Amino acid sequence: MPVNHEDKQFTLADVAARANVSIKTVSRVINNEPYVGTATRERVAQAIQELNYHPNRAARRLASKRSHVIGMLVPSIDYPIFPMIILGVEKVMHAHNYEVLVYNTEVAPERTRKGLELLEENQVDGVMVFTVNHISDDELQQLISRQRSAVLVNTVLPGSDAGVVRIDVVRGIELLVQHLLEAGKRRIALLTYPKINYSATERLRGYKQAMTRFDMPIDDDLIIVCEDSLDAVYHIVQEHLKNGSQIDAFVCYNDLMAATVLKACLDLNVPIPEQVAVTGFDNIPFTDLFKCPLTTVNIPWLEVGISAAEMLLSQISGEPTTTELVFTPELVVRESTP
Amino acid sequence: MPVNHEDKQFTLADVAARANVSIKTVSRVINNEPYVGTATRERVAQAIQELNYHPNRAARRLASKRSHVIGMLVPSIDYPIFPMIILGVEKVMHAHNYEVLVYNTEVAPERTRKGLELLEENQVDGVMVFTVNHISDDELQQLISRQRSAVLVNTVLPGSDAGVVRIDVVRGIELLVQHLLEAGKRRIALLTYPKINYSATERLRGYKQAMTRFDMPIDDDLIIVCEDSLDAVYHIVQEHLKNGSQIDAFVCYNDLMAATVLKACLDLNVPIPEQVAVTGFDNIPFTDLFKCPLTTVNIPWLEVGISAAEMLLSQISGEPTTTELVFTPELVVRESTP
DNA sequence: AGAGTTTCTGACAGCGTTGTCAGATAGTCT
DNA sequence: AGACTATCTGACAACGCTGTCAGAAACTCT
Repeated sequence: MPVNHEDKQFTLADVAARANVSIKTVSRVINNEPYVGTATRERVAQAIQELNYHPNRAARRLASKRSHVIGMLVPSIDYPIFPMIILGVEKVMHAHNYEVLVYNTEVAPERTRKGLELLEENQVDGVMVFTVNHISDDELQQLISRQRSAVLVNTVLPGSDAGVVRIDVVRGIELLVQHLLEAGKRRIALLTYPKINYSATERLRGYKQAMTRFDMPIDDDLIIVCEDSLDAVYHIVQEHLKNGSQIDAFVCYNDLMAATVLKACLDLNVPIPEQVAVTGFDNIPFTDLFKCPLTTVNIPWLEVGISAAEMLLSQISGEPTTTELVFTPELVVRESTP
Repeated sequence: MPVNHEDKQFTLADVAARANVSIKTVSRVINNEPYVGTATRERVAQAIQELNYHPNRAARRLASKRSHVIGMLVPSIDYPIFPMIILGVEKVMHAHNYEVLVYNTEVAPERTRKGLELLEENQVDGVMVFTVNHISDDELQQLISRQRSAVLVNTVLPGSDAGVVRIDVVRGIELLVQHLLEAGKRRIALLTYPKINYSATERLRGYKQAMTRFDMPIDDDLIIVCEDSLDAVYHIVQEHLKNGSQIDAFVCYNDLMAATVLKACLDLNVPIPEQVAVTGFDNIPFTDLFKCPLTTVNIPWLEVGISAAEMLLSQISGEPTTTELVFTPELVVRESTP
């Protein structure tokens, strides 16, 4: 049973009638436009108060072509970095009287397409798109180009005029590999997912680059591409451990994967970090409280959200704007590495 | 710089012209209404395809008075249970062609008011409101009554016709206290926040009820109300430990607080669970991986979201509906208790 | 005082849909 | 055949706002 039936929504006309002015004058007051006498303005303001009038956004959108809404396409809201980023974005957007519509794609390409379509139908003034999977550059470009403005986070799209905010993933992985090498580890494995996106390719690139720089051979057996499920991660790690593999360090795709690797090791009583070291990526909350506190890289996610939001806002307002912003990860050493 | 300027948004009129029918017929096809000949229907469908037409939601909302959007007012998106609930809600809503607008209140009452106002301006078909702080029942009732329909989660509002989905917090705390008593703990403290809401009052009620049931005295010194900040939690716990308090168990407000308590204990080398036991509430991810895996109660958050969404949908469609749904927590014993 | 300028106000036409109603066409029954 | 009903289609008025433009009032300048 609906809650409300009683007090109808008042309209500009109602307010206008009560204040004895035209609807346009009321509209002026509401939008803080000039050219309204102070007396009139006050009379209108009071009428608005008395009726507890709220503008109808749908009508506004229809008439003005601007929605004052931006959309965010996030791959998985249940991975903690996204709530942090959302927090940053909301902070900026709400301060500028914008609303934020969040779409969760669950990393599925068809959900990405659907999400962008829905955002388009909502006439959002701009979109923020995070790491996208299994969508070609061409298609992404085409999807993006239908939007009024766009900022990509952790995705690069050559030749697009969309803004980009990204993490220097290569540098992050380098930091971790270097740290492991300095700690004496020699058989360092990269554990990653078969995703076709910036995050995955850059991790691989960072790994290879670091190994090369430090004169280590690149052994393909040490590049482990694991099905995108934590169960799979758990099993693949245990298999390697049981089969007496020589791996002495796992550089993981992210902290969530690293947590699972930790679990797999601890369940087999493999001493960490002595026999096997483990590193994560992202520095999500609680990793410091783990049974074996996780060595990882930190990224200021809140600031990432804030910057992306500001970039999007200046795109929307047509200001000239930096088109690329790069955040550099920072090594956080804890007990999962020597 | 905006991305898009090129291809304009097509309208019903464009499609109608191309298919040689009236706009109303196109509208019928789009909304799957009857009374359109199969031949016409096909011609229209093709025109829609060719133009890649997308309906304008603002116009639709304005004309139909239904937005097909629901709003969620969550207190803090960065606490992991909320992403889980959102996931459940989105799942149901997207399946029914509804969109979900999420507002983050940061537990501030003025943000709650602002959020509901914004949702109202967006003509949402319904709202889902989570634990609200420092807003009187009367005001909440008034805020809610302006919405077309509403479901409250973990908030009770006597006399309201809004639906309610809630957790049996009292039972949850009872389970924890009982478990601690059976494990031999005698000086069991309740550590809670000075919030004025369902979550806080029910925790207190559960604690008192359990203590009474098991013939334990209720010592006011054991009811510790701590300022709402993790720093404050950390310090208050360490003070108690250093001052040689007799507390041998902390029943915490939630898992996040419990994690902080664990940290405070471990940093002082207080043996857990031997000297002090710690329990949480919510069973958020990773608590099982903690240095000292957390005893807590589990609640099926995804299902909570799903149920709340279904309840809201049936309210919106005017079906008769259950007005209250209660989820019972389930004890999860780990190593932070004996 | 008259002309020009600035400030204020309102009529009215969209914006792109849906809802109402009436008209046209085809099918069925006596 | 005539009267119904069922099926299909379209004109046109909302919906509640903003944008455009024109007119009235007040102020400034010569």
